[in-house]
Amino acid sequence: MPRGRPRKFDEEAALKGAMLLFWEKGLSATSLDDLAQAMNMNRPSIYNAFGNKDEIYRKALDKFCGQLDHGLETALEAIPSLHKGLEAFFDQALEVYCGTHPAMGCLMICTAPSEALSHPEVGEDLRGLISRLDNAFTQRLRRAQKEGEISKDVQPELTASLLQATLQTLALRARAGTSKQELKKIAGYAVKRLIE
Amino acid sequence: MPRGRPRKFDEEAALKGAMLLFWEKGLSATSLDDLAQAMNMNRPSIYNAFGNKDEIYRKALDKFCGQLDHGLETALEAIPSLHKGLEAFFDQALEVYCGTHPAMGCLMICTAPSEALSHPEVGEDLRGLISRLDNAFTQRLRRAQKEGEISKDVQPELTASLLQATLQTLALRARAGTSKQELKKIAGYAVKRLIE
DNA sequence: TATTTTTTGTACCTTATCGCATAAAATAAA
DNA sequence: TTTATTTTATGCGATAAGGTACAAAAAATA
Repeated sequence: MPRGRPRKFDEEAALKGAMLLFWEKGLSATSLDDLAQAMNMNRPSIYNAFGNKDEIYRKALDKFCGQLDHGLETALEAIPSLHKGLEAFFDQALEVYCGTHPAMGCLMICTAPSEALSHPEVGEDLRGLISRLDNAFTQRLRRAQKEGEISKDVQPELTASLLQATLQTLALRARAGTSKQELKKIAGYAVKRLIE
Repeated sequence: MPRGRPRKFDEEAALKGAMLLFWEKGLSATSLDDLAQAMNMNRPSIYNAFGNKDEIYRKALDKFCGQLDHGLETALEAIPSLHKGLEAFFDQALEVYCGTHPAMGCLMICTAPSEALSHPEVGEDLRGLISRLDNAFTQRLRRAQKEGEISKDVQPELTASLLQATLQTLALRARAGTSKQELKKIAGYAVKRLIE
């Protein structure tokens, strides 16, 4: 147990509040005052606990991506059938993308690209997520091929790219207001056509 | 010829400068001072000629989308073969997405989503582009089906969504630094797999 | 109880930002 | 030449932003 004055805030909850705000408004449009309110902290405490605005944003990105990574583990890896695994993964993603009112899509895909050029570290974060997803899809496709679930004609790397393209369009369209049912149809058709 | 003092700036060039700056930094991270420099105008003249920052941004979006619409006409509609037409369309898009250093992807897809919730008109612009592309792809696929170029098993609306997903991933990945050759492979594979 | 350690919260500083008021400048028409 | 019209360009003013100094507060330890 630490020595000094106890913290008034819950670090996890504060970061979640920051994440929600960045998710809605992006990095540049969010002020520290907004953040202070959303995190239930005052600015100096924020700075002391989490660093400056960019650092908080990147921590929020990290927290958000944890959800996606969790989906990769529990759905894509753990489910024996590739087909079912992909559908479960997209379902999980849609729960997140369409889980707020209004729907906000993906924090990374919908807010990081506009900052990626001005903030190289954010660009790195974006690249990191993209390549992790590409790799996860590719590995899973290779396994399915080895197990004979899908044709040898499927090219794992390129198919992985298109599966990620599907995930990205779900994220973007969710934020643009497309309904979850509509998006589910797109995801289902993608799985059907790309996995054959 | 108008009565008063002649304009110092070229309206078309000024808007192009604004577009480039918004393309790099997004709406919120761009200041009017940055814009004034990029447009070679002073702030009051900007305000007088183009309105406030949001309005300039939307005019830039509009100008940018004109390029995409042009690609739809010249490549997708004008080329007899759907397969070749799609490849030409994606090629044209990649020239734009990868045409700067560093590559900046698509102004709409990479910068509008983060503003879409705070600026409803921007959300409308985003929805507008998405549905125009969906419609254009769908119509073209229907025609190809009628002409017997592609199978009746292809579902035009859903395939259109996935073609647009491909375009979106090209935009996002270009901005994240993926090379044009790499992206060309993805586009080619998408056409091959989705059109069959 | 006294000391040490950590967080809090007020207040502040510097800089940036948006939008506009205003006068000078430059041209066409009267 | 005079008047009307339009743009330019300086610069104002109010506000918002990011970041930090500093003293008070709250707890553990000696």
